[in-house]
Amino acid sequence: MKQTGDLNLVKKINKTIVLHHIRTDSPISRAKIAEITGLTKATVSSLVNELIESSLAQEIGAGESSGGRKPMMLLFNGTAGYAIGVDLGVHDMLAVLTDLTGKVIREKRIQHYNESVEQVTNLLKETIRALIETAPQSVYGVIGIGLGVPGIVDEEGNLLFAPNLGWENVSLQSELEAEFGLPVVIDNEANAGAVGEKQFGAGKDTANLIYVSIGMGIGAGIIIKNELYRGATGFSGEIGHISIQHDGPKCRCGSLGCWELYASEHALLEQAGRELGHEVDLESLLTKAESGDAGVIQLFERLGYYLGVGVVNIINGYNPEFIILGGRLAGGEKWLMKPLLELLKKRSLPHPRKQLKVEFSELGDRSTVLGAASFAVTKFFASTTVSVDRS
Amino acid sequence: MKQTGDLNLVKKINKTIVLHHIRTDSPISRAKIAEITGLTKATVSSLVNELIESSLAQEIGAGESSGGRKPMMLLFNGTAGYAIGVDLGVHDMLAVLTDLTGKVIREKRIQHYNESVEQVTNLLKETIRALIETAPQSVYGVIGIGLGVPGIVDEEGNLLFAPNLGWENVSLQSELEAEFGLPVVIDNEANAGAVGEKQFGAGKDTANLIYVSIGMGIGAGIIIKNELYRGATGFSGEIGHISIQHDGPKCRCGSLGCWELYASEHALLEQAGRELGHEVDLESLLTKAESGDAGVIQLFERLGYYLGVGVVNIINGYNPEFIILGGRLAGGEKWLMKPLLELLKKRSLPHPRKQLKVEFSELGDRSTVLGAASFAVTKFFASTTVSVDRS
DNA sequence: GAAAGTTTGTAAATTCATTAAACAAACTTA
DNA sequence: TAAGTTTGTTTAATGAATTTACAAACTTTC
Repeated sequence: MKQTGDLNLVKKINKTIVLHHIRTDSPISRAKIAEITGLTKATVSSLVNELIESSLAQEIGAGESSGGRKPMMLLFNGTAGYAIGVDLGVHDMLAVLTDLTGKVIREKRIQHYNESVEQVTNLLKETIRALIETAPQSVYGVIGIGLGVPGIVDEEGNLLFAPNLGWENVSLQSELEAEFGLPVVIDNEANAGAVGEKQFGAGKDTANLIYVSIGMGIGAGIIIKNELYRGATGFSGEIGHISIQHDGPKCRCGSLGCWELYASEHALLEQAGRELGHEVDLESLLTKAESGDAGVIQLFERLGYYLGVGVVNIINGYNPEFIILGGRLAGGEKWLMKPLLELLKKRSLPHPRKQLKVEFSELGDRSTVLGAASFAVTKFFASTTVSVDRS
Repeated sequence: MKQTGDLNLVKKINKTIVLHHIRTDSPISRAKIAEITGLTKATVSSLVNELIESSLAQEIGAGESSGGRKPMMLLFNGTAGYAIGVDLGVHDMLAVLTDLTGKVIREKRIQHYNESVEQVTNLLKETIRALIETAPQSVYGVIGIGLGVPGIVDEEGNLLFAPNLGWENVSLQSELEAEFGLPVVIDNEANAGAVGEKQFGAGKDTANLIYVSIGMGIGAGIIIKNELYRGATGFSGEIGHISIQHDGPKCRCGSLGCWELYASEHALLEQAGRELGHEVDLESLLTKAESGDAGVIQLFERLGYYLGVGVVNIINGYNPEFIILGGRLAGGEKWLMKPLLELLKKRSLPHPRKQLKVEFSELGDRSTVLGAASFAVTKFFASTTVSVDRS
């Protein structure tokens, strides 16, 4: 109920709609946009010309005629600007430079040993600066920076709590904005991953999906009606701390029997270590399973079971159409999927389950970084063409 | 991305905003509305006059001057029309006639023995008809019917599945619309309850709340940013079937260890029956606890513990500001609340917990019926002044 | 190959809700 | 009583969309 309506709003709405179609349905003609949207040809023409003026759209020549004058086809100009996306991990960071369509232009992977907040943020700044410097010449230049982090972020972009990094109350957004003079968006890595999958991955055609990020812990990004749902106060999706055993072992969050104690990468490694009598890493477990080690395969299958237990809870609680499982554990898909699907079949309610798909990510470890870059692009368009949020 | 912008949209937006302020901040003057909204006095004046024309607002005389001409105070005209709300329970129904502000004009409580779908719907129709006939004369008459039902409802108002009623695939909405020629809205009783609490109960000032309805089963209505969240396909909130013990007893939903097996009214009665050696009802248990029966009190405390387990899951998964516990179990608040709060304190994550409140409903068994009536009112306004939904 | 019909995109005139500016009425304060 | 304030209306201007008309560029048909 904040935003009132005026002519400016109308124009922004329509311009956003027109741009949206040029971005997603291209190549497309003015006439076709008019037909799809219900706007008149005159209106579309005027808005398209403004978009061309501002370099966001371009004409690429005549298309096929269907019995009359040939249409002039329009394309979104993805190279009018560039965005930075970063996936800040516990021991590494993945950073990309993308164009406005999300196409990766350059990519950097850096290891770090998580020495101190200052050292890591310095490394982060260096990485970002290096990418900015490689950006091609363009109308708008680098338009912003998006960041996915393994922790809880508030609406002002402060990283409130990142247990696995050991960080607390870091004003990352304002620090980066001051450093680069660019708009910065920061969000939880699972949220960024969900957006990445929605925009570029298996979730492209789904309005409601949940991305479950399985790493040291378990997090989830929830997309409802094509929009990221952030919960009440901006930090939601701590789904790893839903208890699946009310009197189970104690979790560092204070609760007992949390899902991530059973179904995370960390849980797998710990269990494997106990059974094998020595420390192991995920890669060696995958190799062993591949070579037919029955004990290790059983470990994966057990993990698949526990993954399923939590996924059933998600289904019953959130009722999504599509669940995408991401994180490095995706490598064990072969052994995880069967027990997981069996459990779902047995345990989830019939009605919500009907149209549900469960898959492992096809973007691999890039969902988060792509989602992060897409945050920056979205913010850029919001500031120029803007669809105003109403409630 | 469906709705395009035009002058009509602008007017609808602004008219809705103006009406909103007249509904919530009344008595209020035109000048004050202009000041709050940022609209010009001319615009507000014009819109207010149209609202008066259509009987939704009225002038009630001059207010206090603050150093100039006295303002003409405006009031929402709650008696321009009336709405019907019904809470269809398993063995009873509660139906009300309210005015457009939600004030209850008349109320009917009917027992039924759930004989057959036809018999119960006939009783439902009779009850509604009786209430419609008692509606006072008004400009718009009875503007619609809202219904809360103990089951899963799709977007077309079909009751897909109501285990405790034993109903399946009943086209209630179309049947009632045909019968009365009025708009009908049907939703899950927990969703209706959540809206009721949000509009008229303890949740009035909270944008994000969850209403947990504890009855034979457990359901939840989720309100995010002042709007009901219905999940992907329209039926969410089956939160009673989130498992709190992955290898627990089998639930009729197919899963194991569902929350409602531990924390529902049904669970309490069953447990009590086992321990006491004979069947009991909730009233007698409350009486016994009141008179100091240690065994029964312990039963309630144990239930409080299990309620807490599920509430922690809700907190970690949805991150609401306010959790309202409703249903007949509210009578045991005295013994339930302490173990519940203790558990929350121990087990929920520090960040989400910060600004959280947990309370029992103050509307008692009326949250659902009031929410249902409010559905009808909302639909009425959506069809006349309409704030257009965009995505 | 000419005539007829289609499709695309632009141009001109019209519509209409908002804004801005001016103002009259009603009231308080000095 | 005069000066200043506040309220709410009136009038003119703004600007984005629509409607209608039309020219240009095609395809189809005879």
